[in-house]
Amino acid sequence: MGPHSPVLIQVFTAKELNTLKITIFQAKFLCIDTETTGLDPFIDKIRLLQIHTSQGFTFIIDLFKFEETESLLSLFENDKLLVLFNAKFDLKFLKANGFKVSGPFFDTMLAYQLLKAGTYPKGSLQEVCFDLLEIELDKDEQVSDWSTPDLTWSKIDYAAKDASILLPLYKALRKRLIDENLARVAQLEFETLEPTVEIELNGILLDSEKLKKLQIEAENQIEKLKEEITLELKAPECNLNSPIQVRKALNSYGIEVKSTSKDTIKPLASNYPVLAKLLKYRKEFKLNTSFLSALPEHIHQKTGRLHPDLWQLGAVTGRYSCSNPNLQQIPRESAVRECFIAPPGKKLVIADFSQIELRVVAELTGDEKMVNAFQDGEDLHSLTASFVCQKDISLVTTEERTKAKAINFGLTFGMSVFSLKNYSLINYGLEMSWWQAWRFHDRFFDGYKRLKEWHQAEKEKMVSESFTLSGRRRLFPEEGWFTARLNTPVQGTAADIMKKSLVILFKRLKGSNSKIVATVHDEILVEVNESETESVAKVVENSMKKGGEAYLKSVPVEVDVKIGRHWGIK
DNA sequence: ATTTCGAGCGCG
DNA sequence: AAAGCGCGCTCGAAAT
Repeated sequence: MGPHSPVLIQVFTAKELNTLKITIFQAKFLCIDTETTGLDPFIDKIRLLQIHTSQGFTFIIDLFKFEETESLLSLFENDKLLVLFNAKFDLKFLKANGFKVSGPFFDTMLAYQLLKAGTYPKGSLQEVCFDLLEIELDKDEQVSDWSTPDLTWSKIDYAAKDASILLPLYKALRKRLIDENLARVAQLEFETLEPTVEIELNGILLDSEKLKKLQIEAENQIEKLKEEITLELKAPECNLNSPIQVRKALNSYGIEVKSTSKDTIKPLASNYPVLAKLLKYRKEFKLNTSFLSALPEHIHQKTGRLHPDLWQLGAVTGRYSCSNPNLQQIPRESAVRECFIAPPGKKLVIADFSQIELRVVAELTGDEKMVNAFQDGEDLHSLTASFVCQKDISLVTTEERTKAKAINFGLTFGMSVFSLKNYSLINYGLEMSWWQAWRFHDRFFDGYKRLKEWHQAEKEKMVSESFTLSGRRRLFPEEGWFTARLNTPVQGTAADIMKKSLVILFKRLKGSNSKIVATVHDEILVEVNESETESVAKVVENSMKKGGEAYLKSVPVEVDVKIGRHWGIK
């Protein structure tokens, strides 16, 4: 037994439960962990609930033995700080089982990821404990069978340790977050936990029949294209999904290409119909394998809905990542998005920020022209067009605006003149000389003076870190990384804004029938009772504006709101 | 036989 | 003067 040998109390009786309640009442904070029989909160069961209190007591409740679950549900219905590791996992199980858990939270995993953002791949509990406390943690029992009638002492001991280790971890992380000025962004992440958990539990409904029809259509088309292409190339055995085989076939056909990538093929497609067909084939194949036939596999057997995994700090910039399935890459073409629906009697409120990243750029750089344009409700792409075409904004044509829009983004984030030249050709068939590309580039930056200064400043920076407006930090492994340095605070601040918006919205919707069912970078989907759509739409819009205004002080925030039976609504 | 890797491509 | 950024999924090919 080490110096911290904790007092371990197994809760079996009403008397022991009472002791637990009194201890909780007197505690400053609680460290919590659960052991479950699996990973699915709708199917698997919580076996153990471990509570390590700030006084140093560890309580263990075997939920298979302790029958009066009802009396436990309000255990955390107080304002005690709850300390966890990967809180989302435990919170999903606790909420799915009726526990009232609303925080405040301190997630040691998120805290560690904030500290290490940009440097570390993941950070399991073992790694974090070793890194911060120099303690070797044994995790063998984690994947063992937690459904046996009686639990071995080894298991009990392991479970107790998992909870008690959170206490020194919390203290170490808390200090480092404060010392490294990351307490504010940590607070944001911790507040975002509950909305994130709810989104995962809510899930979203899929129209399987419609999806099936689309899938059959796609499969037919893929077959047809495959036949036509291999026939034309005189390569019946060629696997069109193999870049190597396709390249060989194209070469024998007389098209000399070094790569079969889209960027290589697209400029040649107008001369070779077979290349246009190949691009079409790839698009349909991707559509079918990645979405049409894959999505139904993720429908939950119990809820009948999709419950994608959201990772709060999945991206180094602070954005969410999403998987199983990745809702963030569902094709925009409405046919697919139309398959994401609201159940009978409900509708979807779909709200997205308008040009949020460019607004963040305006705020960060303080570029007068950009800020003024947004303040006056002017169109930024037309403004850009007016610079590069050297004409008054009122005289800019639709075509000029479209072209400006295409490159606004690229140049803002450090696209090279070389790429500008290529990009215009590939995506707009816009033949551009070196001289024209340079002139385009120069006029753009002459128009946006502070943007130019920002680029110069970032280019010269030797420091190995970058910050967003919430104080979120990304560490860079070395100097350089010019374009990443430009992008990170912008993408990251947009993520700050989204998370703040979710927190505000979640609070306002709490207790209502409306449910947040998805979020995609700058977009929020809410499932709402039909009769309440108009009022809830206002709440969503207002919450997102408030979220934006928390960080953008000189640039207005705009939100577009749509209401429909499905996600494909225009 | 099984795993890793890279190409390619969907999204914001 | 051959990198605009950030992801996850699927496939074939290479590596084990």
